[in-house]
Amino acid sequence: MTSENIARTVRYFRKQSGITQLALAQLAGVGKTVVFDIEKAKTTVQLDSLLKVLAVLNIKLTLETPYALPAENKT
Amino acid sequence: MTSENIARTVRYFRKQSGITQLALAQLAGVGKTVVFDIEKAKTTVQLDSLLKVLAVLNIKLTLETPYALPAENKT
DNA sequence: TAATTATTGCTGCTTTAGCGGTAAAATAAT
DNA sequence: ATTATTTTACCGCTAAAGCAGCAATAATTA
Repeated sequence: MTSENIARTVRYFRKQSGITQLALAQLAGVGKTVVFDIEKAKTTVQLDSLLKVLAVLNIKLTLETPYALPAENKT
Repeated sequence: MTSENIARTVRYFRKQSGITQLALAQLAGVGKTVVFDIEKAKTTVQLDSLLKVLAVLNIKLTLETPYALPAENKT
């Protein structure tokens, strides 16, 4: 998963929900610059900000590894 | 996926690979503070830095949505 | 086509992430 | 128990992220 994928996904689902970048930013509690930067695939955004935006769009972030994660380390 | 999950996962696989925070930071090309912060579940790290660290540990980041993503928006 | 709305880009400003260095706890090894 | 290593914490500094506001361009809609 690259920042380009994230950018595309965010943009697509934002469009789907019919809201503007500004509206998404406000719903997420971040500045419009953040949404703009995410959709521009900028990697400088903070995890913080990204998670807020993803949450609004109902997008979950998952980690995938070639190895299993023991139960005690899981959620 | 929360920052706590990320923290746990990073720490677990770093330990698995038998390297220190400092070594991981150097391999990822970030400062030791970044690795420390990730494992401390700080959300202030930049996507940039997080992706570098995850890459070293062979951990992939994935987005999950309740809705399908059209082919033209995929990778 | 004209008018409205959305997106992108820029600018000045404030806050802060990231950095290396150092030092103290905590943990592991001998 | 002592030593060595690792982790955590703190420090000042620099570079840059994030912000709102405005302007300009692009895209929608009437």
